[in-house]
Amino acid sequence: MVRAPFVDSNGIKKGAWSEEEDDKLRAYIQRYGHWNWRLLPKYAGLARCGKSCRLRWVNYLKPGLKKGNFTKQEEDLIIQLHAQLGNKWSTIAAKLPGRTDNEIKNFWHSHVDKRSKKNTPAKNIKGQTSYESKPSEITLCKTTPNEASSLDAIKPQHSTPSFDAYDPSLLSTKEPQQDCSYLPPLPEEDLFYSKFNYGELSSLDSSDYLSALDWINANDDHMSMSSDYVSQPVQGAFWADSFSSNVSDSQSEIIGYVSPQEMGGFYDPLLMYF
DNA sequence: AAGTAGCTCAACCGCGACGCG
DNA sequence: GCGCGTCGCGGTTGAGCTACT
Repeated sequence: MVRAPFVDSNGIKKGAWSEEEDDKLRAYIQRYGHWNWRLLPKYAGLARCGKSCRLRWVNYLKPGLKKGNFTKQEEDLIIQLHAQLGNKWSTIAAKLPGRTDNEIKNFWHSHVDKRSKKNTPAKNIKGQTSYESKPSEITLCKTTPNEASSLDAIKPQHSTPSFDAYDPSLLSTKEPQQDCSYLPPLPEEDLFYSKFNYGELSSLDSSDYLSALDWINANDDHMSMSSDYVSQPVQGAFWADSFSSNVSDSQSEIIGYVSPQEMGGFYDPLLMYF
């Protein structure tokens, strides 16, 4: 149902994502965050543009996303919010935990829009009215601070660095353990990366950095989760071995791509900030 | 059974907003 | 204020699936 994969004139792969690409992107972001979408594919070993990576993460790979039909309550809420906000899909999506703007937009165009024109009951793909949960089972569009913050955990605000990938609770509710075989082991000091993305790091001074390390020391349980998550035994340098060994073939075809070997056999994105 | 029209949804594209030097 | 780079949003596309003829 998606475009067939192909490589454009710049060596950038487009079209449907493979499982391997998904794994690479998921593993990279869960470990390092999306500190820079444009550069991320290079470091993650993906022959994709940053935009494509972002879209794939936001709409498909991000933890906490719902899949499947919209409930009647969700549908009603979408209709209500659309009446208030118009085509502000991202704003509407922020009120529907686990739903993406793209999903809501598609839903609107394929279901609600047509139904409003025809004024007929909503039908799902199978031609059945979509009721998946009792009204009491779902509470949406609340605006108390606590609830807002819980929504924020799913849909980070534009102006704040994204921490969602590091939330241990989200990690703990992730889908069945994906294959992280290409994920390199974390040196102890790398645990820092798992909690603080580079957007944040860029604004840290040295005292903040030490505070961050203090935070890590004070949250050993979370860190141990990260360690469990990345359970591969130490076999070599992170950037030189694990990612590059899996992606060297595809990367070698990317124009402008600089391999870890060319960078001296080691990639440390933090070097750009410290 | 074969052909076709309609539908779905992942992915792409273009543009505006924003931040930074 | 200006230019540049990056991000996110909204509109659009198109391949695969399903229903209909």
